[in-house]
Amino acid sequence: MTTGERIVEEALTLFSVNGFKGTSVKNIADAVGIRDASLYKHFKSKQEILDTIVDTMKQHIERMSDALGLPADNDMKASAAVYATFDEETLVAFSKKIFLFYLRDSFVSRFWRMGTIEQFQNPEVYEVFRKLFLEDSITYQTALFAQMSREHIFVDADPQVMAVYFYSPIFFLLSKYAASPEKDEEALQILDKQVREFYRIYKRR
Amino acid sequence: MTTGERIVEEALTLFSVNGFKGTSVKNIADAVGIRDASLYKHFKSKQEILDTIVDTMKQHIERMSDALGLPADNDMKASAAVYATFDEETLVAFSKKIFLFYLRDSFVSRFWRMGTIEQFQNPEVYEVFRKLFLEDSITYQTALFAQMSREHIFVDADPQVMAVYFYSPIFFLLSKYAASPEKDEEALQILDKQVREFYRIYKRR
DNA sequence: GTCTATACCTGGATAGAC
DNA sequence: GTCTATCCAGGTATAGAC
Repeated sequence: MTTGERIVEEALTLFSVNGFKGTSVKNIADAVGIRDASLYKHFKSKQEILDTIVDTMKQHIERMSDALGLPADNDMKASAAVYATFDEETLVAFSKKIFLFYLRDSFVSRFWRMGTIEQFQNPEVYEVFRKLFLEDSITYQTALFAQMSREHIFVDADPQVMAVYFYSPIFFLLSKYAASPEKDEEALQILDKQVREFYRIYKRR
Repeated sequence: MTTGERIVEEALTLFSVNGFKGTSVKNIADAVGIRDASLYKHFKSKQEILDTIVDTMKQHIERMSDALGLPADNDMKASAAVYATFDEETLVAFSKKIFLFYLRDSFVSRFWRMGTIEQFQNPEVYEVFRKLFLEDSITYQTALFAQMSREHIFVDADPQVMAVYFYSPIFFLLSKYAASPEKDEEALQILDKQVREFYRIYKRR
């Protein structure tokens, strides 16, 4: 890793716990192992470090569907086709995979925490946070469940209502366990039960 | 309002947007209309203002069940009796009442925002936030739905799973609309559909 | 209880030697 | 690209007059 990359890494770690204002340039420099003044050879300001983190997160998101093994957002027929073969166990395993990716992927989980605490302070951070964790998941799953109803895998129900019922427990558990990822087994057990209930309610028989 | 109370009021407003570290004693004093030095005649430190806010919130919580017209937490039979008479419309109206109280009660909504952004920084704040918004709601509703299943109002299902499905959309919508309470009509429409679906799924016929 | 004045510190950022 | 030295702004808090 270059020094510039290490600065971004350590800054994200510190921002995700202490916030942007709560983290000094000296804190970051100490974590990297250089003097605070030296940091300005890599970034012209503290703000520029944050901007770089946001840009990196945007790139990270573009590669995320690959990491999760998801088809592209706009190819709902392909997505539904993937889910079509799912039995209950596969659906449970799949939801856990997504949940744990958000909770444990080091970049995503730190960005979640930073986005949470910076949401009223930093519009550029909040915009990415809002889109990823509040908008896109619902949009994607709404389209997916609509397609799965059309294909008679799920019963007919308002796909957006289904999406909110599928996603909001995940969001709730992420919020609750983001502060204590060591207790994620507890979160997984709850998620497990929620997904099985979801399957029971909406699976066409 | 005494000057001391006005300091607490303005401090909570500022903390809920700019955070504890992001708010200076001068910011608070300006909002109150006094000099920063004068503020120290009322509180011995900035931290003591925050402590007072937390204490006030704790007292506020004790009076909240009254404000919401809820029976005491430990009287589940009385609670279930209240709900037992509910038809779909009454349940919808009731869920909106709770949701809007959290979103619009000036003290609670500002404490929600402050708790969100201070959760990794201030343990005393987070403890109250976690208990109110992450624990107690689920605990209460789990006991309530268990009682309602026993009384054959709702079908038999895991009451905790029901509670998470009832509460997590509320939590999700609070998170999403806390930053933009002017769009709460949109939130209410979504909540409306979720609650009707909940009723459809679990109401015994 | 409010004010002015001030002490003391930390934070962001720059200049210039090496 | 790292360092030391330094500047300046702003933050918390105190002292003491009124």
